[in-house]
Amino acid sequence: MEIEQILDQIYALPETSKLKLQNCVTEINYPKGHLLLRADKIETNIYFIRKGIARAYSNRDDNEVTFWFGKEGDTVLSMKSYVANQKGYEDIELLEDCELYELKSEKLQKLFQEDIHIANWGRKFAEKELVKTEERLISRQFRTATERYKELLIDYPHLIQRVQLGHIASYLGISQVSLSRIRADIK
Amino acid sequence: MEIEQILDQIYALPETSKLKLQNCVTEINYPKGHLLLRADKIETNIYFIRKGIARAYSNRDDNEVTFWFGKEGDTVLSMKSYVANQKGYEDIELLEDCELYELKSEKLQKLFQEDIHIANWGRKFAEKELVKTEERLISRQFRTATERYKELLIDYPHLIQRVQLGHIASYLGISQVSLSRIRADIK
DNA sequence: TTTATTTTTTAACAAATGTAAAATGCTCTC
DNA sequence: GAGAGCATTTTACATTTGTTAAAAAATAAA
Repeated sequence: MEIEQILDQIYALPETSKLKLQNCVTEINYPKGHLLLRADKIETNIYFIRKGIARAYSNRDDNEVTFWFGKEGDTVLSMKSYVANQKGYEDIELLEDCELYELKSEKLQKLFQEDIHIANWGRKFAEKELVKTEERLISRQFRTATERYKELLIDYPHLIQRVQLGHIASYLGISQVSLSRIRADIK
Repeated sequence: MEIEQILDQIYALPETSKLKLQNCVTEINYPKGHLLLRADKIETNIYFIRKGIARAYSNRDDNEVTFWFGKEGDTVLSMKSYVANQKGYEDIELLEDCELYELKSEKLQKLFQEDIHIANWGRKFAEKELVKTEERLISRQFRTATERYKELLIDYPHLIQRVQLGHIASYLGISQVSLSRIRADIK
């Protein structure tokens, strides 16, 4: 997906504003395994995945807990860094070679003060992230691990082949043995 | 807390913008038990709790699951309604007599188009809700029910006396019997 | 205060989940 | 294609959690 379309989908902008916003974006590629965002740094930029998949994880008593997967079209950011200029929770690792758009926050913040359309774009951006994050919370609160595993299979059909089951198990909040049992049951 | 302070804390506004925004707000009181937001309706307004406590819950196979508590100073809204004009997940019930500020979304949306400062206020509002929602997700993903119960005791010290333990158990994602065991262990 | 009603805790058992270790399957290299 | 190195599944067992029902405690009503 092209950057213009991604930005437009968040909030339609008049031509001049659109150009100003696109000026904050650069294309960038990284190889599989690259750490795009690091939990120990303040990461204020926003990325959009043009191609590839990624995961966010956090270290909890010497083992990793995965709590997000991202695929083509998804947004990558450290919310706490972007919003509050503080360290976030996540390391974000690319699970395969990725093509990304990088939106520089510094430039963006300036535009928020200058251009009402871009300010509203930023508002809509945050609002849409808010709804997505709520959906993640609802999924965690209301659905069983089995339901969430099936959900994952549907939403990310290619993920299973590329991600270790240990990561998926931690995402679901269960042990890898339990996930194996779920997989055996589903068949 | 006064409304001026609540609004200012989200994002500082110049005087004229502040007055315009305050014009969208009215004070309103409701008794204990009142349903402030309903899951079967589109609820676009935003409320701020001036005094009292509330909870959000959803009906899941004929029993209620609580997934949010709100206290003095907290924001009440249906994210999906406010952002996407769709029905949300939650019924929101007042757990005691409440004094609220009601921010009318219809008026607010107009101001977003007219006043860049208010557009940025709306951006910051969504961003702060985003960080709060992420924090709820992180808490659910990383912490045990026991840890989250202790967290709740600290963050909402008066809640326990006013909320049935069944609601708290569903909030923690465990049965009421398990919560009783946790409470017995902690002593 | 006594009674009735609701809420919380406890008990007993069944079911689900975790842990550790062994077995199986898969991939890659030589 | 044999073997090394991982990833995944399976097994066996211990622990935790849920369910149901009953007892105890707390709250409200008479």
